[in-house]
Amino acid sequence: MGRRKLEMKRIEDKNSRQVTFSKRRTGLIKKARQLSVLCDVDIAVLVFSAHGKLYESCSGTSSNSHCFVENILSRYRKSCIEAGERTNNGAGGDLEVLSQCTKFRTCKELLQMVDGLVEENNSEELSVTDMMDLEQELDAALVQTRLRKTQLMMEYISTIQEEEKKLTADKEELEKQDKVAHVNLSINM
Amino acid sequence: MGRRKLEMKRIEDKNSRQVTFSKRRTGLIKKARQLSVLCDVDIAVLVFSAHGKLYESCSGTSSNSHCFVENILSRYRKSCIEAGERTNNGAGGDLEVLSQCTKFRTCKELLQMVDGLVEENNSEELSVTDMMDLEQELDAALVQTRLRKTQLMMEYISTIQEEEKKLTADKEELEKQDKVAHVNLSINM
DNA sequence: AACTATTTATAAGA
DNA sequence: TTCTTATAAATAGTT
Repeated sequence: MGRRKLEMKRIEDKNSRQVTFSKRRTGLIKKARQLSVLCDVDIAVLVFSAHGKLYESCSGTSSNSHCFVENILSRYRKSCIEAGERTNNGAGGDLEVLSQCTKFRTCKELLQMVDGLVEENNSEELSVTDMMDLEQELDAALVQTRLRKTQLMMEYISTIQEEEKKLTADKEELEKQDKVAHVNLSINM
Repeated sequence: MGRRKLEMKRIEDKNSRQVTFSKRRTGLIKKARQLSVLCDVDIAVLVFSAHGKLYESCSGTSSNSHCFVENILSRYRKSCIEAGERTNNGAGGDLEVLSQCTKFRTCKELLQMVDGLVEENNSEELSVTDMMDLEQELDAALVQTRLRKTQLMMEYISTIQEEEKKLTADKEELEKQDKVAHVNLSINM
């Protein structure tokens, strides 16, 4: 937009790219705020620059943006779980990530992991550093759990699909026999 | 925009609001995609409608949007932790949420919670439902850990602020004494 | 969904 | 970086 129509591909000139990033990022956040106010909805916009990792969030005050985004994310997860229950859609996309999932295949292993982690700190109270470590471990465990869940769902889905295939085959077989019976019947008449 | 400049407040007419939501949501996602492509950055846009909970994500293909968003969120958390380490900014906004944090004040309690949860399932393999329950529990534990971390950080910050206050008072006291010494000196001359 | 009169956003240049 | 301006996009109200 502006003086010239811009081709929709990566801007190669580093300086131009930086300027455009700054301008458009501002515009995007502004648009998000407007949509949030006008339509009374909650929005989170997360932007990660290629090199560093800046982020921008939106909707709600800037002071509690962390809490707000966490809240949004919690709702995002719930809607993902619900969507997964309603349709089999999206399960396929996780395939490549599932290949990285090799740990925590059983309940016991998961327990041992958490157990070992917490045993390292025998003190009653944990320090900030401990909490941060625990946060990361729980985050990792959560990802593993989520991936295992997806894997199990996919297994169930393929089982169901096979059952369906068999049933269809059986049904067709029965229909064929039914036709033959009809033919036989007409001949006998 | 358009025929008339729109006041930046909630659109009261339900129908107009719905139409505007649809139009502007599409526009926002489009803008996000453009920014993502032009500047080679990763973006997630999450929109929750007031009544139901729709969401829109962006950047990357729609098939693995779940994975992509999880990845974005992981990076978001890391940047939050790092930002928290660099500055004390943002800690104040979490106050109201901290008041809800009453469980898991110690390491042992957290362990007992996870322990009890996993003991309920004695089987080696967990079912999808089990995994979903576990996911929610881990999610909750993660939130608690994060809140406790924030709380600890805030305690540290207030301790530091008090120390600083004392030091400033001491410094002022010393300067006062220094002045008096100077005055005494000049009189003696 | 389409159509436009307007308002916004923004690319390039200063 | 910030401002200016010509032009491209987005969109509010209408049909």
